Amino acid sequence: MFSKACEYGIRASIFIAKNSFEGRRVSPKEISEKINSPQAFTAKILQALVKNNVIKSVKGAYGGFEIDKEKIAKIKLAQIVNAIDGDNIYKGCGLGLDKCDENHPCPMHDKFKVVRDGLRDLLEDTNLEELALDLKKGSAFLKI
Amino acid sequence: MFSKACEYGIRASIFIAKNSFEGRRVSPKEISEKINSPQAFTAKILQALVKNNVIKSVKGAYGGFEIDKEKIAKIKLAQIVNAIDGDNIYKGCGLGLDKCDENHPCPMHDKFKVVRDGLRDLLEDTNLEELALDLKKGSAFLKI
DNA sequence: CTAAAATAGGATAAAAATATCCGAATTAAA
DNA sequence: TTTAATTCGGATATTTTTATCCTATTTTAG
Ligand code: FES
Ligand code: FES
Repeated sequence: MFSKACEYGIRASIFIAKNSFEGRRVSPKEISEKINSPQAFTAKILQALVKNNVIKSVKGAYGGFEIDKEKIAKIKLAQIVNAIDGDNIYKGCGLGLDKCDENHPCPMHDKFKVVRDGLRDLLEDTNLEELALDLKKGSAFLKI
Repeated sequence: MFSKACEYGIRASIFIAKNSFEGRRVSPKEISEKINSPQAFTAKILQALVKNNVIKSVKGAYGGFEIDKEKIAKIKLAQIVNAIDGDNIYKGCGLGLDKCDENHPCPMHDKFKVVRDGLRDLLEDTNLEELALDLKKGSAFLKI
């Protein structure tokens, strides 16, 4: 469904959000350990998320990654997915036609659109806060 | 969403189904032209579909690919997707955890499951006949 | 039997995704 | 001001996906 990079990116964002709630900055090392992802590769993805204003980085000693507390509830999954995988997964044609067009649909269009629009709603309506809260409560997990 | 190989595989299967309805066998060359896909690559995918009993090949002069008419309505999209991409896309965890487990869910689980199960239903309930019919009627297309 | 028309399948190439490594730049504390 | 702890960014490596090419094998028509 999503690329590995995107999966890591979402998991990392949720982990950072949870820790920012608690006032903690986190390092790529800790992130990759806690979400079970390759460290250097994850670091690249974090850089991309910084550029896309999803997370914030603080350089130098005592630095790390964080998200402004007020922003956590405003960041939608779609923003993260879009920054890493683009929007084709929740906007494009399921059979790979150049674009999904009501007037020139693929044979899967009618049925696929329902599923894909459900995914789009999920991504556009779900914010980092609710996900991070599940993590904090212990009712959801980011690895194993 | 799906891999290129899978997109080509589904489009090719629909095209073959439509032609088998009309009693025509088709070549990889014609298939790739009509679904707008690279010929040699598509041929490999067709071979995989033959091995997985989705389509039938007839070797030698006057050969080509076809699907038994009685089988067309019985072949589900899930069978094609499974043969090429596996079932992770419609059974696996959206955040890439090793498996989707109610008792150890990722933070996206509750919402993602709804979408993913919708996709699973689509794939398991949709058969080649309905798709091929849309193509025949001219109400759906396989390229551009 | 031969020739022509097909699919099958192995070898290879190119591109993209995934992953690692290392030095440069930045920053806070001592 | 020095040092240690960091992120940043470029270079490189590996693996997977996508794609091409060429030969072998099969099969029918003549
Ligand atoms: S045209 Fe294929 S999903 Fe809309
Ligand atoms: S555990 Fe992630 S979707 Fe179910």
